[in-house]
Amino acid sequence: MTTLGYAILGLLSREDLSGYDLKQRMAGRVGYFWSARHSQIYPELARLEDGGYVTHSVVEQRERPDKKVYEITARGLDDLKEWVTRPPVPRPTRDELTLKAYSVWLADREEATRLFREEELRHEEQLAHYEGLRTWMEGEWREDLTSTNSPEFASYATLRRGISYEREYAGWCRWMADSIEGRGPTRVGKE
Amino acid sequence: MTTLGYAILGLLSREDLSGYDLKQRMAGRVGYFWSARHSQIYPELARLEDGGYVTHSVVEQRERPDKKVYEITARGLDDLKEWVTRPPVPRPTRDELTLKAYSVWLADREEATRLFREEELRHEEQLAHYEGLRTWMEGEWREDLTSTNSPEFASYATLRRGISYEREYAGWCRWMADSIEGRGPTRVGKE
DNA sequence: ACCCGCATGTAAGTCGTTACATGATTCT
DNA sequence: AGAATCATGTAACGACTTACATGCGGGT
Repeated sequence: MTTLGYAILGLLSREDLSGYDLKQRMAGRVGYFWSARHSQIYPELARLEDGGYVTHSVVEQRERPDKKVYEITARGLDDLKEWVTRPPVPRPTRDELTLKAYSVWLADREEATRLFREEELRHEEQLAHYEGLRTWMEGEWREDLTSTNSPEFASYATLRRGISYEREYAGWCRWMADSIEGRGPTRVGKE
Repeated sequence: MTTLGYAILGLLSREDLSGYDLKQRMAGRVGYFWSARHSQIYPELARLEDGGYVTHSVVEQRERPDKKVYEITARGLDDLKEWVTRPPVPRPTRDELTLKAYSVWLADREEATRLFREEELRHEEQLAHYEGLRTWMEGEWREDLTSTNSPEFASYATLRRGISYEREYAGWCRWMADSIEGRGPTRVGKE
């Protein structure tokens, strides 16, 4: 079973979905740190059905094309549960911007500053978006977030990761831009 | 030109290296956020030479097999410089552990706690290793780190990214483990 | 008439991993 | 004699991206 397979099962464990629905949820990286195109999703759904992890039923719609709605099976759910707590094999982190930083000593000062300022902005925007979601969740789901065995908690947990990831990234970009610009890094909090 | 090509050029811009040397430097993720196996490096070197970005000379060694030592060309250096400040196309972040968090509501409490504790430890160990390097660099390279156009600064910059990345990741894992365990997250600093 | 959203697929190509393959020299 | 390090490659496979392909219905 591939990681994509588990990503799909993770979504289907919450609600029944069509391939198209899955595509929508995996387009943005909101909610979970994985993504896939429809060209990868459809064949994977076929494989999951082959293995008995999901089943589908055709739903006829008026004024819309028919769709195949997938449902997770008991076997799929068992496999998913087992996978959740299995330690992931550590995979090498690849980050092109950090790789660029490794050769930044060759670059033009101004152009390099611009690059890291732009990236800082990108991550701060993403952060602001996530913070908005967080506020909403903490208000709307106050009850659900008290128990860690609710899907709401799990969604909140991945969002927390998104927030700390973006904050960290934006902070590093700011430090880079400040350093290259020559102002000396602006200190915000400790490190 | 692939990102791996630029990773190789980035190393060759600092010193002449053989394919084997490159393999060593790209094995661990220390110093830069990219990695590759030798099976990918050798063909890439051939392509780079084909494109005129590098040249090689055979160095005969006593008591060791001969080796091909690669050198970056003027053209290779120009291309590398241009690439450094070109904004990277944003690629989707894939993180299996965060994906697991999305389905953690299905998991056994104890097993899930153990998973995130273990991962917290992994990242804290990596962090400690990086912090050691940082102390060494700040002592040894005090002079060089004042100018951002030194390779030492660039190495230091990627190390800073490594440090903040690992700290962020470890912190999130701790929050996860604490939350699932039921103690309620331990507050360390703000956030 | 044309584009957009819904809906589902296949094909070709790239990037990366694992495995296969060889050969020299040094250390135990 | 066998394992470990140095040194360089190729082959097979899997994951992911981009492009190709089709068709309905609704809005402009």
